[in-house]
Order: sequence, then C-alpha cells, then structure tokens
Amino acid sequence: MKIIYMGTPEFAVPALEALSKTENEIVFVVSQPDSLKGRGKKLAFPPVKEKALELGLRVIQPEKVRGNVDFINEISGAEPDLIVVAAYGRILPKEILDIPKMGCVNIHGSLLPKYRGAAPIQRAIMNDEKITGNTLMYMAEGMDTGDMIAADRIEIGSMNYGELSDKMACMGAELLIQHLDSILSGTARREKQDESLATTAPMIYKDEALIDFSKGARETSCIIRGLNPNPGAYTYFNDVKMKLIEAEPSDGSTNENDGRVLEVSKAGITVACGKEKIVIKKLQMPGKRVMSVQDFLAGNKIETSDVLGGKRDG
RNA sequence: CGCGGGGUAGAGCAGUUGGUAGCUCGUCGGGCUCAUAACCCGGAGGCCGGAGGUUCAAGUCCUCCCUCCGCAA
Repeated sequence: MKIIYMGTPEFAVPALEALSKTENEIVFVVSQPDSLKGRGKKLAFPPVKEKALELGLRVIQPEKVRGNVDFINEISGAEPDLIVVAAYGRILPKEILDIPKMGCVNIHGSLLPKYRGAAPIQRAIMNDEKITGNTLMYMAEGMDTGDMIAADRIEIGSMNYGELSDKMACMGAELLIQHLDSILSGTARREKQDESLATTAPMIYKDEALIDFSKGARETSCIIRGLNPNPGAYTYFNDVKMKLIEAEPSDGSTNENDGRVLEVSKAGITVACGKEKIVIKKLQMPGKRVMSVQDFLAGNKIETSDVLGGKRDG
C-alpha cells in the first residue's frame, strides 16, 4: 500500500522509522520548511527530514498547505492509500484529507478528547496530570477532533517534557504499527470523541516560561518540568536570566514575599512560592551550561536575602 | 554574513594597566568530636581549548580555528 508520511519534530521520527520497516511503500515524506536560522546561520533540517533522507525517502516541504495547488496535486498524483500524520504542525484542509482511499490518521500526544492542539505533552505535565498517552485517530477538519482508533497510556511520574516526549514517540510508533493493518483494510474501529470532555492544549507562549512565584510550589514545579528542556522555564537573579531546569516542592509554608530566597545549601535553593516553598535543584545561567545548585554555589554568590523574579529596572 | 557570553585543578568561578597561576567545593592524609553535609591542619592535582603572531616576558594583546552556551527564529 502507498503511504504518505507527514511530520516535523523529534516526536514524529520513531513512527516514520517504524513505518519504513513495514511492507508498505512510503511515497514521500512531508515536513515543515527548514528553519533557516540556527545559532550561527545554520540551516537546520527538521528531525523528520533528517530521518527521511537517511532512509532514502523523498521529502517535500511546502511553505503553505492551504490553497497550495501544486502541493495538493502532488499528493493526489501519488494516489496514496493512507496519509499518516504525527506532529506535522499544520492543519490539513479537507481537500487533502479526502484524497487517500483509507483516510488520514494522526498520532496525537494526549488521551483525547483532552489536550487537543499543539502542545499536549507539555500541557499535561504542566497541569500535573498523573497519566497521559497517545491517541491514534482519523483526522477530521477540526483540530484533533476526528474519530479515535486506539490509545495507549503512560504514567508521567517525575519525567520532564523531553523525557516523556521521547518515550511517547516510541509508544506512538508502536501504536500505529499495531493498528496499521486494520486501518489499511478499513476494519479499524472508530470511536467518536465526547465533545463535552474536550480541552485544548495551545502552544506554549513565551510569557508562560517566565516563572510566577505567586503560584503554588507544586504548580510551579510542574510548569518547570513541562517546559524542560524546551523552551525552558526561567526567572531573573540580579537582573540576569536564570533558567530553572529542575525544582521540587518542599514541605512547609512561609509568609515571605514570593521569589525570596529562604535557604541556600548544596541540596538546593529554597524559594518562597505562593506561601509555599520550592527547592531549585538544577539551573542554567546565560552562556553557561546546565549545572546543579552545588556547582552553581561553587562560583556564584546567592544569599537568603536575595529575591528571584522578573524585575528588570533600567 | 542575525545578536551575544564562555572554554584556567575533578566541578563552579576569579585573575586588575602583560611580570613566579588563585578562590570555593570536591578529593587524599591527619586532628577535634558521642556524632556530622560541621570545624581545624596539611597534601595532591593546571600544555590557562588549539595553532600562529607581537614582546626581554603572554592566561592577559593581535589573527585564524575548534568547541560549549544564552537570545532571536
């Protein structure tokens, strides 16, 4: 059977790799355009493109999807039996969804109908969910609204976004392969999503990465975990950006102002956080690499009178 | 040619206008202590990222390269 694969980030790599090992033909791979600017001036390929090239597959990277006649013709001309999508990053118009004989399926990183949208994995961690998972689904016009085929589950535990995403990417690939035959034969089951339970997981905005110490310790630690390693939660220490890599809530309460440093030790920097306490364990300063608090203290001074927070006086 | 900060002891940092390489932690040895992540004494450990250049003299100044990172996308 002929399959077109669409995906962009790391999360979508394992599924492509798994698909390539099946008997089916991957006609070509669609990915977002190369992001022209890395740090120096590098032209970074999306991870899926890298893998596709490694597998010897053709890659198409349309700037626009909706209304792109050439692109749509290319897809219909390939006469695919199925389109598989995983974190492609664009909404596919009905014209495309209607092309493949057996439809379009998507691997979504949440237990639908919860966390529809761009950042399901991050949002699940940030909201202190205990369990999440992937949902394999048929695509519909709405954002992640199609009928569900199957799902898997995983306990989030203390994993951060990067760790959880890696795991879920592999699980998602398995889930796809497991149900691929039934999808290709049209015998896969379809379950409608319960709209009344739907929630959305919009992409992460820059502001959200700036830690607000007026929130509770638990909530704050979840936000830090959900944003690590990307884009990374941060605060300011002496007007210098301090990236918070790892932190955990601590017992006890406090009446100190939010962001005030309560205690400094090798084990961590304890900070007042919405009347509660949070302990920072790993951090990163501009131009430096990630380091433990113990290492940070070896060459930096931070005292109990200091305050962390987003102040940037002129 | 997007902007910017680094690479100095195992780790994190300092090193002023060039002139014998330092601090904190760790580590090793010893001491004190009922005891300790505490305290005291002592020791080991550096091709100062690499290659050229300037100089009587370069961690420090100049050029190029490698490499790590922050912003921005």
